[in-house]
Amino acid sequence: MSAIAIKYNDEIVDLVTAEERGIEGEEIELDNSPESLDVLRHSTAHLMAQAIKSLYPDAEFYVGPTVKEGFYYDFKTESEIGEGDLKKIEKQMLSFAKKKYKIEKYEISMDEAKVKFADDHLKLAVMERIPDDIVSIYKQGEFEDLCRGPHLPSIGLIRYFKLTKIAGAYLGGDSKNEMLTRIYGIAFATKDALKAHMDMLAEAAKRDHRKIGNEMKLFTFREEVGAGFPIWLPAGGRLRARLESLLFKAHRKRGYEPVRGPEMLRSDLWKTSGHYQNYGENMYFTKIDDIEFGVKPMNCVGHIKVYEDELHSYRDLPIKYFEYGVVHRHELTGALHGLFRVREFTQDDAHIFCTVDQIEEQIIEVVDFVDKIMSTFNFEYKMMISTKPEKAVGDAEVWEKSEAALIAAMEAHNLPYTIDEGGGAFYGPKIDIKILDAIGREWQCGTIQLDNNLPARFELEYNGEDNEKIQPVMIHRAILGSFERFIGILTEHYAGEFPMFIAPTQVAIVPVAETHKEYAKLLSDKLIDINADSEIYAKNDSLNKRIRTAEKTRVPMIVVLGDEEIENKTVSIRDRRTREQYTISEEEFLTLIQTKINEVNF
RNA sequence: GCCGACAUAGCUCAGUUGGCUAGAGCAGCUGAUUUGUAAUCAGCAGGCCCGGGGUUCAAAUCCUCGUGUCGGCACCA
Repeated sequence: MSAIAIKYNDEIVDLVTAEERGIEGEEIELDNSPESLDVLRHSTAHLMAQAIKSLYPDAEFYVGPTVKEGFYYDFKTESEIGEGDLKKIEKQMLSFAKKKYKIEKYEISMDEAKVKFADDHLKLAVMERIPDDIVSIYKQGEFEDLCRGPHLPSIGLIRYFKLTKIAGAYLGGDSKNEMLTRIYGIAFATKDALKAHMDMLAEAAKRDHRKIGNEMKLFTFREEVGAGFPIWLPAGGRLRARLESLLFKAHRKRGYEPVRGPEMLRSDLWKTSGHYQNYGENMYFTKIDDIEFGVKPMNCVGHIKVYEDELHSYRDLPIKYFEYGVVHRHELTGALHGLFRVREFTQDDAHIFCTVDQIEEQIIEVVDFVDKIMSTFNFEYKMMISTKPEKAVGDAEVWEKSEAALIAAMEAHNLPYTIDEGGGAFYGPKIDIKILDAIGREWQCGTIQLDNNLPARFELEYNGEDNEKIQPVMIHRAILGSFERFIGILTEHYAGEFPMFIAPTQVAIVPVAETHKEYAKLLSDKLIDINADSEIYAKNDSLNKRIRTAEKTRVPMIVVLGDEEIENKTVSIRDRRTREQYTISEEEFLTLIQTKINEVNF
């Protein structure tokens, strides 16, 4: 196989450019390496543009870069293009690829380029952003495009690709601008790699929590209830209750006190906190007796009111309040997505009030808490420090100090992190925890936010050693983020095959015949005594059918009870997780279930 | 919010260019059967075809305005 590009001083340079510049370097072949795929996908984007231009001659093109999941091209045409047209475009791409046009390159001045693309207002917009005087043009057959490359030597090399979705996208990523059509695609060097990718997408679709949530009857949404308001069904309710109770204990062990603030508070308080000014458009308000109330979008204000209920001494700090706080945020309709983005959700929220000196240890303690929970669910995770955003309250100095404190805590404990400039909350910088699920997707869940602003705005204080009034630091933190989102992620992570300790039902009991029902009930009661939920499948169906029905609920364990079991005081187990079948004594069985339920080390 | 697609029974889906009483499988109910590890058989019931408005002799089907869902964009305290 011959080279498609070279690597010159860490730069990927295509063959035409290398020849033009008279340089040599390590050869890059057409394979599935990241460098190679990047070139391939970029050229595939051009091939797609070529096909679109031939099918829709009025099309104007903006940019067509490669992204993590392939490539896209943004363009505009008067014709209506829908999902059904993707096949047509693919076909056209293949027919161009068969012609094996060489991809040629030449350079012209910016002024010449502006004349050349004078009738394409999108290309002109692209050129506005390029500072250079000379630009390069890539040409394949009749099609020419302004581009910096690198590209394949020929479009004949493009064989294994697929157009995946069509969508709208704002010009330049700015919602003030016009909207263009965007088509996404993916390309690989080999057929197998393309197939593996498509299989992976199918696997992700199978794990979709909305699909599994419906199948397992965990939760639902209803049009008449309103968009973004989840309804928890019994199975989901049981799962959630288990998670809540495990987490409750974990908080108590770490010295958190359960508290609870009201669902709505007077608007004046949201003005003090700054939420009214910064996020008012996303809050729900109501007016009663001429007093305006805002439904809480966060729990901090309630916890501040708890703090204010008594005077505090430096000896009391840190003070940690936690609450499974229900919050409402009016998300834009287009942002709603299953349990991942909803308008009402419950945060595992806590606020730590501490002294400046305690910041580091408190942050480390929370990070450790996060680690315990994430490892229990077999999640790997990354941490990211987010700094001051555009919309922010408080002065620059406070911000700098807070950001420095977060970085210092991470550095002091050699914890790896990255920085997200401008990603902080409006009242303080934060550490975000991003978890990686079973199929390698990233999710943002927990967050640790350092806040000097709300304590100042609410004039919080404690008495210091010399009886002076000192302002405490407030740390906002959530580990799961919200129960909704986290359960959605868990569902996809486990593909609905939840571990025993959070599964909606621990055991399905299938009595062989009518006469065994009584024993099944006795066993079910014993399971309740060890905090395990079970369900008896005693309907008038065949044994096979009932086992099938039980399997379809994804219950971790099925036990079959018949004459043999009753006689020997045993249970016949069908373990869905290990796919094994075996018989053990009833006593051993109960111990086994108990062990599996306690397999948690929060 | 923006671009595009979609909405038929509890669930998953059929339903031709507008034209008979809107169909199927699963789930549900009633019987028969009493089962040893992934679907026993038969019968019954189940629908304001998302909601308003309109076009038409005639609308699940066409138009329009909502609502909701999906794919992205933008947003995410």
